[in-house]
Amino acid sequence: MAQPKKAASIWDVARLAGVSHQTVSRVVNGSPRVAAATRDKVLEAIAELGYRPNRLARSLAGGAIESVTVLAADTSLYGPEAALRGIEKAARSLDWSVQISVLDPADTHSDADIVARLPRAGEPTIIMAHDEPGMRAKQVLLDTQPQAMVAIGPYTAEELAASPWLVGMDDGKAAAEATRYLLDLGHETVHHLAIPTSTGTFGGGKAHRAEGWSRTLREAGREVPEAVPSGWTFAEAFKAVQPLIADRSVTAILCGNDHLALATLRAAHLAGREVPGDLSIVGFDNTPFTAYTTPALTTVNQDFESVGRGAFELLRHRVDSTNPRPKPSWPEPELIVRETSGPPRSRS
Amino acid sequence: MAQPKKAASIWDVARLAGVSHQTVSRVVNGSPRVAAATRDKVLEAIAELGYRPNRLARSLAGGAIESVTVLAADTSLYGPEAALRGIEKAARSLDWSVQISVLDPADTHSDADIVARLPRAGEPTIIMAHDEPGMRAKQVLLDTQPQAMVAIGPYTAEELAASPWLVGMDDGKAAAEATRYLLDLGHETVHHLAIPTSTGTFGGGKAHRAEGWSRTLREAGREVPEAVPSGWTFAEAFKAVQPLIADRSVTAILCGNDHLALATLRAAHLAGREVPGDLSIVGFDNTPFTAYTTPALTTVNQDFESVGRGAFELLRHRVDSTNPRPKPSWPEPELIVRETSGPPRSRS
DNA sequence: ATAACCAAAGTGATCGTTAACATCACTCGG
DNA sequence: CCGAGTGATGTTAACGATCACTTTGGTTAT
Repeated sequence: MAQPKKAASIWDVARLAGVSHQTVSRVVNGSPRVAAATRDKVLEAIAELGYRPNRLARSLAGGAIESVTVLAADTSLYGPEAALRGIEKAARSLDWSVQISVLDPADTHSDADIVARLPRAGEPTIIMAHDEPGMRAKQVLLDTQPQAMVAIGPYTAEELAASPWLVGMDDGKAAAEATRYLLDLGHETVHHLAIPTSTGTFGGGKAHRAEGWSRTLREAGREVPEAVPSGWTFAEAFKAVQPLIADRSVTAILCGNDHLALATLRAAHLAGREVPGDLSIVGFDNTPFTAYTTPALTTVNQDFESVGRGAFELLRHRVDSTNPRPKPSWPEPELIVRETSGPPRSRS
Repeated sequence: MAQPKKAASIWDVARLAGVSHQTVSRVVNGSPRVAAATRDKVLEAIAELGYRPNRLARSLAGGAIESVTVLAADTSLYGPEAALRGIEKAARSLDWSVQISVLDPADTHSDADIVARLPRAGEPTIIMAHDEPGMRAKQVLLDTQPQAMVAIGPYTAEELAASPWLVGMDDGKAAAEATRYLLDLGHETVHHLAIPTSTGTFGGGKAHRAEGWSRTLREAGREVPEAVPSGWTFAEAFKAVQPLIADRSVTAILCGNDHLALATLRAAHLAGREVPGDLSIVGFDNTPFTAYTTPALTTVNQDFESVGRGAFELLRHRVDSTNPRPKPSWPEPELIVRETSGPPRSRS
């Protein structure tokens, strides 16, 4: 019925069931110290009134927090989007609520500004720290309320093991694998179109994808070309990649993510360079569209949803250490070979 | 400072400033009935303690709600993602918080289950009602708490004007425009690969994209082919579109969204049909990747972020009618002609 | 001079819930 | 038959804020 009548409170239930409000609370929270008959009476009253506990009051009264705030800068990328989905699913299955707050790099955020996004001080928070605004937010929260924070981002296995507040995949290793694959195909060297966070050191983080790439080249005794820095958007990538496309000696490009790879593919096509004949392109993340481009993109699959779930579990552990600390156990990154990679055309 | 000390409350501020907690409340809420000197003392104390009002306590005490819950089934599509961003921006600028809850069609949701997602009864809610789970949630909430709900989805101008809780774009009109464009290019008729909500009537909603398409064909006196139903994923679309690709008499396909269009493009390529020579393909939504596929997709641009903003404004009006009712005033859908559309090859 | 008025600040109730403690009726061992 | 222990409830006090009153002085009108 569409009546905007006020929601029933624990007192209404208590009155109807003929018990004290505290007894209702016990029933709702599954305390064992309630007689079966009383419990039934209460449950009946709850059903009749359609009573649902008020989350706000519950946490106000010192109960569990049961709410996570996710801070993210760019939810249009597949990675953050999938991780958010993972967090939400994990959270919902435990009846936590998820708040989201988008960090707009356009706003000039003071540090206080970032903290102010949390609905309450000390609010449990997960940060998508794969880009500059995210890294910055991570740092701010790390200084302010470290115990209630978890960051998701690209880190090496050692970093992940050392930091009790990090969750992520080993991007360096994945990049190494992709680079290795291209070298094995016979490419002299591999060039790299890098996402912003990979070009420098942000918030103390290292350039993991770029690092794995250059390390592999070095280990193979190859020349390590300068990484080409790109922005996050298709347009920026398209512009940034032009020199690599124009340079006929470039036979393989490892791209920092699939958006950059698609822009590279487009640029190659417009410049008349055949893919993978003239040029091999490998992306990163296995964004859904990659399987349906023409040619279909070779890329590295990442199980972001698992990472999101892992982040949530870790957060629960950190907020309340009676919860088990999850071991980082999502699937390893996996190279998916499709149609944009192949051996270089032999120079005859 | 990494001290996990408890957050300051209004009482702590009051004690430090040497006033009552109510006076602090007045300062915080900008009441004019406070002496300048007192206000300064309080502000100083606030700054010193780093005090931030507790949202939970605030809304518990009967203050404004200042929180929206967004219900969405699929946040991986560009439309919902962009709309969510619009909502979040609008909400944050007014200091509201945004909760998100993903409707997983895999879970069998009872109606009560949907209501239970709201953190409190009567919680202001925005529903992304462009797909089946969304439509269903819309219906459930419409029956339960209509006054605190707004739905975003595809509706005709008349529907939008008639329903005080609807926000959306005129998909039918946009589809008509795209169809008209293809006919004007010289195509005999236009086929339609339809998103799930367009194939039937869901929750009382009509099949707007399909409807605009068929109406235009009818008005032009053309044969109206059966619309081909597809699922939301690339894989489903790829499979569903095969008969259209195989049929050489098909020269133009209007796709229900850009994902379907990309899958169609891929299928056409694999079948050796040239685009746009043999086949014109038009998508829907102007998802960012569409400008960078090869060939680049012709599509219909939609300003989802504005729609999201509009939904939030409308919600504010409905929750508290002293807020102005926003007029639906986002930009009209706009056809973006790129490379997948052209005149049919003349049959000589 | 006194009532009336007003701005500024304080007091106490309230929101819905949980935590801590108090109470009460039994049962049981000695 | 008494005191201790226990299981099932009730009572009271937070939690952090707002709201509706009340109090306190100082002006102003009569």
